[in-house]
Amino acid sequence: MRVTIKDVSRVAGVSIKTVSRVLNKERYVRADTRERVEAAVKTLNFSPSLAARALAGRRSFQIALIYDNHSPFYIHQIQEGVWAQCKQQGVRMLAQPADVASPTLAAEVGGLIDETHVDGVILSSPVTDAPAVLAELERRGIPFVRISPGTNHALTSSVFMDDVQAADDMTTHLINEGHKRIGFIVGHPNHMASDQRLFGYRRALDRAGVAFEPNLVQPGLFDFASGAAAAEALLSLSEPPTAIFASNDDMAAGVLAVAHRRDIAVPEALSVAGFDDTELASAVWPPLTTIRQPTRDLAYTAAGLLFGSEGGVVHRRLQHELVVRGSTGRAR
Amino acid sequence: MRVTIKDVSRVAGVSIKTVSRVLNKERYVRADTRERVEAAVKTLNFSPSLAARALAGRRSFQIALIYDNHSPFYIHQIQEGVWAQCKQQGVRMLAQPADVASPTLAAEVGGLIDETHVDGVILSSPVTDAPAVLAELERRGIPFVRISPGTNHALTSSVFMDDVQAADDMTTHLINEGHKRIGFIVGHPNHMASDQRLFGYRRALDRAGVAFEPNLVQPGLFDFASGAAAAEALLSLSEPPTAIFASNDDMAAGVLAVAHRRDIAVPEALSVAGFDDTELASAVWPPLTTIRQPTRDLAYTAAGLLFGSEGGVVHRRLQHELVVRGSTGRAR
DNA sequence: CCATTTTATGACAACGATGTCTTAAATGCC
DNA sequence: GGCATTTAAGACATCGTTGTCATAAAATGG
Repeated sequence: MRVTIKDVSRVAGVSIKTVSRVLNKERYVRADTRERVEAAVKTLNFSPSLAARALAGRRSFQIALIYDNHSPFYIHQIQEGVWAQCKQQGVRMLAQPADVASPTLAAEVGGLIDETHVDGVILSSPVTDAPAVLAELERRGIPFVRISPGTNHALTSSVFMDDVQAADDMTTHLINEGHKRIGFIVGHPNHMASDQRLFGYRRALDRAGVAFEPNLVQPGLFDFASGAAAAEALLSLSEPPTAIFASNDDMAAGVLAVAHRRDIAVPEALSVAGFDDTELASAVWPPLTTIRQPTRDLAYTAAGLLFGSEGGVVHRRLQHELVVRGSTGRAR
Repeated sequence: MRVTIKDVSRVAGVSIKTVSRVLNKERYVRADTRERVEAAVKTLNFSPSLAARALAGRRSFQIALIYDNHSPFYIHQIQEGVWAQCKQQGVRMLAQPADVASPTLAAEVGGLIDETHVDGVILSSPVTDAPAVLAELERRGIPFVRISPGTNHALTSSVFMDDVQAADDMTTHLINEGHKRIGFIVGHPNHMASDQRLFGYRRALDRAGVAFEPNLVQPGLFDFASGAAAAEALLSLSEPPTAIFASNDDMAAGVLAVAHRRDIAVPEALSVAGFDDTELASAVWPPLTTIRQPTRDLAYTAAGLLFGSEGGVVHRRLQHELVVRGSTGRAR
C-alpha cells in the first residue's frame, strides 16, 4: 500500500491540510508542529504523489525538455545541464525527442503538455525555431525558455551564445595563422546557428580583406559523414584550402578522417577547426581547435530561468571561448 | 481551460464512463457510439490527463529509465531505443540519471516510484547491479527489466549480449592476425561487463595457447583519458604489445591518440580494437575495429518486455558482431 | 415465448493531494 | 481590558480520470 498524506497526518496527529502546508513550506505552521510532521514524513518514508499534486494544485513539479538534435554529445550536455537544475529544484525532467520536420510536431507538443501538466518547457535548437511549436506554447500560456534560438529574440526568454562572433573569432584566428584559403562547412539547414556561423566566417574574411570564394563553402548536416563528404569536395579543388573550418566537431572529425586517408598531415599541410568543444573534440587526433560552447551551462541557465523569479522575458548570453589545440597551425 | 473527459462526453452525448471505455479500448461499446466519441475527441483535441489517470487507475502511462553511464554515445542509444518502444506504446519516458556510488540511490529510486507512479522501470548497467536498488524495486513489486546486467540472471527479466564471447571473438581475431602480445584495457570497475570482457580475453588466449601476461593488462574507466593513460603504460613497456584491445570505443580512441602522438603507425605497427561500435568508432582515424553491441535494440527490447504479455521472468540475448575496420591488421 | 446470458451504458465513489473557507487562539494596540 | 489583527489549524470541496456496481436492452437457448 502507498503511504499517503493521510498516514502522515495520523502519525503526526494533525490534519492533512497541515501536512500539506509543511510539504509546501507555507506560512502559519508552528515550529513544533512542523517538526512533528517532518518526523512523521521521515518515519513513514513518505513521498507525495505528483499525480495528486498536479491534479489538485497549480504545479506539477515536472518540466519537459524537447529536442531534435543528432549530435549525441550535444544532447547529452543539454540533458545534463537541465537535469542538474531540476534536481536542485526538486522537479522531474521529461525528456522528449522530437522531429522538427514532422507536420504533427506542434500537436504532439500540445498533447504532451495537456497530458503531463508540465509547469514549463525547455526547447533546444532547432525546435526553438519551429513556428508552429512556439504558437502552440504561446496559445497555452505555458512558460518556456529557448536554448540557442535563431529567431525572434524578443519573443520569449532564451539563453544563447554569439555564434556570429564565435565563427568570426575562429576565422580570424586562422587568418592570423597565415591562412588565406579557408574552407568552410555549413551546418544543418534546419539550424539557424548554421547561417550565423557562416555569416561570422564571411564577416571575418571581409574585415581582413580576404576575398570570399563561394566554392570554398560546402554544405553539411552536422554529422561525421557530411563533414567527410564536404572535405572530399574541398580537397579535390584544383587549388585546395590550407585550412578547413567545420561548423561543428562531428563534421571536423569527418574532415580529419579524410585528411588521414589522403595522407595529408594535420596541421602541417592542413589546419582543421571545429565548433562546440564536445567530448569528441578531444577524442580525435590531433585534438581539435574549436569553439567552446558552454552547452551544459546554457541548459542549466535555461532551466533556471524557467523557475526563476524574474518576471517576463529574460535573455542571457553566455561566453564562448576559442580553444586552440593541435589540429590547427601556421599556413605553409 | 483544460478540455476534459466531461467536455467530450457532452459533445458525444454519452456518459464520461463511456468515453473512458473508448479511451482504454474496453469491450462493450457499440461501434457507432465509439465513432461518436472518437469524433468528439478529435474535434475538441482532447488529451487525457495522465495525472488523473494515474490517480484513479492502475496505470500511469509512464516508465522510468535509470542510468549511470558516462559514455554519451551509449546513453544516447539506450534512450533512443527505449523511447522508440515507448512511443509505439503511447507511454512517456522519464529519464533519470543516477549515481551508483551514492548511498542514497535506493531511496531516490524509491521516491521516484512513489512520486511518479511509474508502471515500470528500466535499469541500464551498472545500476542493474546495485543490490540496494534491486531490493527496493522488488519490495515494491514493480516490474523492471535490466539491460546488460552482470549478476543474478535468474532474478528478473533482462536483455543482454554475451560479453565473454564477444571479447573472446575479438581476441581470437587479433591472434589470427598473428598477434602474440596483446594489451588489454579493462573497463570501469563498477561495470560487471568489465570483468566479463577481461574473462573473454583470457579465455581466448588460453585456448590459443598464448601465455597470459599480467602487465599487459591495464585498468581503465571507460573514458578517453583512462584509455590514453593505459596506452602510455602499455607502450612504455620494455617489450610493448603489437595490439591493444580496449574494453570500449572511448578508451580505444585514447589509445589511438597516444599512438599518433608517439608516431606509431596504426595498424602497421600497432593494432587497436574497441568495443561497442558507438558513433565514435567511425569518427576517429583509422576507424576502429570493434564489437557491434546492439545497444539500441537491447533498449528497445527491454522496454518491450516491460509492456509485454509474457508473464514472469524473460531473458533475451541479442547477437553481437565483430566489425573489422582499419585500426587492426597483421602483426609485423 | 420466457428465462438466462451477454452486451451496452450510466451513476457514483474513489484516488491523494491542494484551494478555499471557517474558526479558534494568540498577539498588538490604544 | 476590549477590540482588531495576525497566526495556526481543520473541514470540506475539488481536480479529471478509472473502478465498481447497477440496470436496461439485446441476444441466445430450449
